[in-house]
Parts: sequence; structure tokens; C-alpha cells
Amino acid sequence: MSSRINLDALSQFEWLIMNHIWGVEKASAREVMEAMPEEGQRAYTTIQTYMERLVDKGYLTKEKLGMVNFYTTEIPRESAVDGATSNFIEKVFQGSGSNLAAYLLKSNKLNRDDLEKIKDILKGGE
Amino acid sequence: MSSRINLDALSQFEWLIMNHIWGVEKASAREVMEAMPEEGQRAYTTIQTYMERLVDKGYLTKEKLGMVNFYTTEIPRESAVDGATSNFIEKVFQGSGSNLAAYLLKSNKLNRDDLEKIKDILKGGE
DNA sequence: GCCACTCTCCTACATTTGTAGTAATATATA
DNA sequence: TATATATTACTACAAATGTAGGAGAGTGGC
Repeated sequence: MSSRINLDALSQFEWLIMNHIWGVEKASAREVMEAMPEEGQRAYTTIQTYMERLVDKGYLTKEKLGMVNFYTTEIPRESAVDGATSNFIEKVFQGSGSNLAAYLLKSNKLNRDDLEKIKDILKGGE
Repeated sequence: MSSRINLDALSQFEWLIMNHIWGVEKASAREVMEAMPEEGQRAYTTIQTYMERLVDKGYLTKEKLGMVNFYTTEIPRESAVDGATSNFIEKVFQGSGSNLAAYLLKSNKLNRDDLEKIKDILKGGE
């Protein structure tokens, strides 16, 4: 599997970590740990392990400043979101983005404001 | 962890299996195996194992007719789709369904027809 | 200079996932 | 009836995931 083309999917917890780092450009394990929301509380070394594995997977790079490792994202958020969404659509919505869109519109996952915003986007055409 | 409230998420391959069974109401491992698309080709016993595990997870029930086990879905497709979508939105789109919707509209995952259909749904109001 | 911290690096281990082989049994067939 | 075939129920095993402890090396005070 030499040069990695397709990135592994990220787990729930890996998304928590990545989402933080995408927001700050560069972070240490300690920083990530402290930024974690309630459901992301884990032992310090657990966070470390996750971050090391994200390096292995090609999502992060590591740089040592003084004694501390800082991690930077290697993959733009957009790519990860795009890949994850494609995968999700593939497995749950038979590969049809419009199935997902239709489902979303009819679900309880959007409120009135959301729907207005969507109409605006559609009008915007572009 | 006694009575299972939250169902585990389904993997790619588990979705392949479930999608078939939702379509036919009841199926044997052999039937599922034969209905599998190219990318779902696996050894017969592999399919069997998956299906057994889906029973453990509460997604299927098993009923023996003659010598053969037939599996029926225990969870309606809608629930599974809803759960999976909520999870996905949670991890990738910060819990915001409209973020996902906005992303979808601007992605290359919808064609002109899809967009028309969406406009129709929105007009439909309801 | 010693102590308390903190951080890295390595190791560990249970669980889940992906994949399938095998023994025993039932069935169809020659 | 002897044989090939199909199924189930078990077992196995590697890889990935979730979770974290411990040894050893810097560092900041006192």
C-alpha cells in the first residue's frame, strides 16, 4: 500500500480531534485535550495515541518544538468532509446525493430558518 | 448495558446486507450473497457471520425454516437512516443539519435535475 | 542540586471488525 | 444406498479501534 491515496475514514473521536486542529492550525496533545467537550474527555495518553495514529493515517504531521510535539493538519477540512460525505451517501443513500437532500428536507433536522437559508442558496443560483 | 437502546452504527458492508433485506422482507444468507453487487462479494460464511452479528446487534431476527435460517429486519430502515444521519451530522457537520444541506447544495454531488427536485420539494411546503 | 511536574515514547490489552475455514448434519441424486 | 452438495454452528485469527499505564528525560522552583 505504499503511497496512500485513499485516506481511512475518521471515527467519531478522530473527528473531534481534527475539528479542533482545523480550527487552530497547530496544537499540542495537551491543548486538544483541554479543548475537548464533555463527551471527548479521555486520559491524556489516549489523546496522544489518537494523534499519533492520525499522523500514521496521513491526517496530521508532527513537529517538535522544544520538548513538545505540535500537530498540524495535512489534509484540508474540505477534503475530509467531502470524502466522508461521499462515503456516507454511498452506504446509506445508495450513492444518491439527492436522496440525502430529499431526506434532509423532509426530516426534522432542519428548522424554518434553515429552510429559508436553503431557498436563498438555491435562488442565488451561481 | 442490558437492554439495548442505542443501536451500534452499521459498517459499509452491514449496510449492503441490510439494504438488501429491507428490500425483500426476509432473506437467507445464500440469497443475500447472491444479491450482492460486485464490491460485496465475500465467502458464504463471511456473509453468514455478518448476519449473525446483525442479529446480536439487534438489527435482524433469525427464524429457521426447514434447515435454513431466514433473517428479517427488526429495525425499520427509516430509523437506521435517521440514526446514521444524525451521527454523521454530529461528527462531520458540528451537529448542524443545515450545514450539511448547505454543503450539499454547493457540492458537486447534485446535478441540475436534483436541484430542480429539491426546489419542488421546498415549494411543496408541507 | 533535588523534587515535583510534564511530556514523549513505548507497550499493553480488550473489543470490534473483516474474513473465512471446518465439523457435523441434512438433503438431493445417481 | 453411497455420494456429492448445501447449511449451520463453531472456531480462528489478523487488523483496527478504544483506552491507558509506565519508564525515562527535560524543566522550573526552591
